[in-house]
Amino acid sequence: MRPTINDVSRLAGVSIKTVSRVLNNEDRVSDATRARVTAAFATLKYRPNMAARTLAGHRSFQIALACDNPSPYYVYEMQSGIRDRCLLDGVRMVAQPYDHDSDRLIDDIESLIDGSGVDGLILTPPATDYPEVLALMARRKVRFVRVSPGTDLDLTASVFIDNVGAAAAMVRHLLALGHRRIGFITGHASYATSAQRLAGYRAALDEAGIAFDPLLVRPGDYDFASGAAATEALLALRLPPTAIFASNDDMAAGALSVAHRRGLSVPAALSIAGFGDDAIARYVWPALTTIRQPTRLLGYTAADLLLAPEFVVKRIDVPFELIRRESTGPARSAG
Amino acid sequence: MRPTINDVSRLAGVSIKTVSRVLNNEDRVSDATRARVTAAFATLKYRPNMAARTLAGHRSFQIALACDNPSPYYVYEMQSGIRDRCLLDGVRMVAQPYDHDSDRLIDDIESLIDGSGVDGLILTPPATDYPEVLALMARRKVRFVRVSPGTDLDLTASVFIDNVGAAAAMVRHLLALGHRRIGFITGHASYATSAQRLAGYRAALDEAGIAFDPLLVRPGDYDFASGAAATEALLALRLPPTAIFASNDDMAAGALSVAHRRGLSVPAALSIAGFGDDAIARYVWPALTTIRQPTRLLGYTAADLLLAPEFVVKRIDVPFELIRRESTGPARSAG
DNA sequence: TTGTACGCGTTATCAT
DNA sequence: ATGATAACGCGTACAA
Repeated sequence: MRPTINDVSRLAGVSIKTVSRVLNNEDRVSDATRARVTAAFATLKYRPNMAARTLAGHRSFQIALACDNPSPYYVYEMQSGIRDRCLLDGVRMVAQPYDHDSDRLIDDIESLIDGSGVDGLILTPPATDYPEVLALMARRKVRFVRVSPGTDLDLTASVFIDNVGAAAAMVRHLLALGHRRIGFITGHASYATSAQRLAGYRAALDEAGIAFDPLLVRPGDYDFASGAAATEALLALRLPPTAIFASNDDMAAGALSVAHRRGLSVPAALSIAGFGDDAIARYVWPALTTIRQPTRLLGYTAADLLLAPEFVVKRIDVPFELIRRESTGPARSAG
Repeated sequence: MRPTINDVSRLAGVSIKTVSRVLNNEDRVSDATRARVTAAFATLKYRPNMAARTLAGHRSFQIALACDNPSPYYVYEMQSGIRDRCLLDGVRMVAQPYDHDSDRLIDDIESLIDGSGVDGLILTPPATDYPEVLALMARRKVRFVRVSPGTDLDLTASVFIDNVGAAAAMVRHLLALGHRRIGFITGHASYATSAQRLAGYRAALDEAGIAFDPLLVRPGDYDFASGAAATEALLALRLPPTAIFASNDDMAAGALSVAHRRGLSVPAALSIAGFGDDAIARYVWPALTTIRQPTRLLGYTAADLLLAPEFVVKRIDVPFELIRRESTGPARSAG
């Protein structure tokens, strides 16, 4: 049988309450007793029963990551960062993928709260901006942190990068390479980051005194296929762009595949820039210019906020990083 | 307050035991009572307290996926398949990444069993073949299913594809394209699949009467960088291969990046074949020939075995698929 | 077919 | 600083 607190208390010659105190790092325990109990833990290889702790203590030592799924890499990096942080506090992270246009979204999240009895929740877009979700969290009084929220930044604790600034930096980089016609592939309309990145694109063009051309902006939805389709459309223009900025790495990969199929030597003929966690870009094309969105750090920091003993509403702005790889200016029209 | 069984029993006018019976789909309940209880569930929006069920019933309605991490895509696909299957039974999947050369591996798994009190476990390579892990499972009497085990296939329930056959099919494909010098990048030595895939490669060469050349085999460890390094080495040979078969998609991506950096027009000058879940290949290079290892299906099937009420030792062989895309024979020496 | 009473392992209350 | 005892919500012999 697995040892219980009772077994430990008998071995250490104290009451179960004292054992519980040691287990929970409470104060009022003499050093001598604490030592005896700790020793008993070790000799019995005691491991607390989580179900019992949860039932009696109204806490589960679990937090959840509710994550939508445009890019497996994004999810992976986010999960890793959060899990690493949780490990430090002996908390388990449970991953809860969700589908942003599922009509069971609210139900899924509520059943997560009840089912796992999680102590807190980390939300990624676009659920971060759904009023029903925010209402649910308020109603259930669950601690939560939002990653890259698009609205009401001050409403709750949240973590984000400067999407506008990052996109502008990327466009400035392309401009510095000599590009004047820069295509832009947007993200999914449900994501606030899509609009933010587009705003950065426009801001940088304005700075440079380049007129905004709506034809150069094509809709995408953060996946490979939409990136490829948007690229086809851009390259079919009468005056095609010499560079394309895709709003995330997955779509940049799609753009590259099209460029390649068409025999365009990238990046000589076409600069393609991605905006993501750099993981996919690493696989796809060493010469790709990328804004590194530090997904893992975002995850880590979100967990940090959530696990803080004094859980207060805070905003954390995580710095982004512009990664320039070898790439050249426009060589010829990319049509 | 959240409603409890007590509240439900009061509303339905029955005892808590009867409510419990309905909750657990037990037999001896009259249809009328069952209906009343079900109605009470609905009006109260009752959700069972998992901690209490676990504590009293000695089951957690959770299974774990212990997964090592050569390729994020593999992990992602595996998780998705298992989660889909679990949903059907109202079971939660908890993901437990592990590091195959961590010395805390056994401890991690045991704390998973104790901590989450999981009802079952799905193991992926290489822990599937670690004697200490198998001993632990036996000692703790935990249900488990192995994915792609390399040894003792009959020891436990397990799910796999025919790695030898798949690798041979791939090589036959490359041979049919006219290739005679085919490079091979192995997987990590800890994984049994590495040896199996190499065996398939050799078998196909034997069939074709082509002598095995050890120089054409380079070690890799299932990640992008090692695939790139191995490719550099292969292309530096006095007689370089005209085709390269990488033991998974991540390494194939690495191979492609090197070919590209060298200005080789793939696949005109060099055929590169991958062996994986096809996800990375889709991103990297549409013309890549790939063995589709149906990872999601593997996961789904593994969960199927684990969740079956009558849990018996079974082996399930999942079919693989050879995906041929447009690709040409060797055009010139790829050096 | 249905109900009663106890136990699961821990935390919390209120003593001492 | 420490201990006795009552919750926590549900499953399960056992009884009816």
